Amino acid sequence: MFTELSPRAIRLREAGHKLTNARLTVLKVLEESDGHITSAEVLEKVAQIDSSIGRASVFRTLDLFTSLSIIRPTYINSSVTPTYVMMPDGHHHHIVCTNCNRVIEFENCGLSAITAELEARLHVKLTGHLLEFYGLCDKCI
Amino acid sequence: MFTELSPRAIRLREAGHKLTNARLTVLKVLEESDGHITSAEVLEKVAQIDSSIGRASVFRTLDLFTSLSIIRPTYINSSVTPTYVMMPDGHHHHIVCTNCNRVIEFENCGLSAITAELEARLHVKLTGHLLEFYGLCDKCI
DNA sequence: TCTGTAAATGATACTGTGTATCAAGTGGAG
DNA sequence: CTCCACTTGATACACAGTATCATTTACAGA
Repeated sequence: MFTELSPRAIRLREAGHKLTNARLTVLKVLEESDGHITSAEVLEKVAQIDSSIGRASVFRTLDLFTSLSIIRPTYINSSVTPTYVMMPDGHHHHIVCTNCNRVIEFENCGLSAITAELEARLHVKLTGHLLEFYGLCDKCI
Repeated sequence: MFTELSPRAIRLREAGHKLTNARLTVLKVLEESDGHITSAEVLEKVAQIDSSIGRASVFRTLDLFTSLSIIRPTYINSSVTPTYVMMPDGHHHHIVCTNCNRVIEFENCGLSAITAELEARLHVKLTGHLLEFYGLCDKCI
């Protein structure tokens, strides 16, 4: 049913997880999103593709992807419902306007040096990071 | 009832918000926490100090503090219930172990250069940031 | 290709976090 | 001291996310 596997699907299998229809569908929805998507939106789009996939499996899959650093839940505006961001190459960076909640993405975080320093000093193995800046966007300044 | 005002309380008043008993109590609980606290823990500790403070006010206050960048909600382990981190001087950094969910804090993020660069290039005004690393801690490696 | 089995699923009912509402209360400017 | 917009507490509610478990399925090994 899925003719080709995305690199993330292969990564999933190599981590010892089965490539089920539910997981591949959630992955497809995430990859086709703009990179910022709520669980409600994932549920809705998954149901459009295959209504037989249950709620629980979608949430289980989001948790699994989070533990694999494929996505990361974060807060954009309200206290409820996280927004999931894709972590291409294990990292993600954006600016959140604290007035209008607009999200501005950017590249080049320049964190590779500090990553290496932390790994050496704290004896940890870092696989990804999320960097969020807060402030006022150009329209709210 | 509160003999002295913390710098954050003064910041709150200067932003045009009233210094009510509910807000000062939530602030006190947050400042006495280790910097990582869930909404359930805030509710519990607030109730211990003053059981007349309502649930809704606690959540309203957490939202208010978030909009002021005094705290920032983030997800440590599950999809439910964010953990609130204090943002001293407007920033916070930690490492989350994706296996055991332990949180390791560290200083010196070295982000002042990129902050200035982003402000100049994108015409934004940045007031704070949250940097999360994900990976395996020394015990799970 | 077939089979066995542990992993994963879908359905359902449930838990509990966070919210809407609104009458009553209060901080703080003047 | 007074006034009033802001804030509160109580209550009932909505609904996101979870526990449970019988059923199904991916895929390793034969």
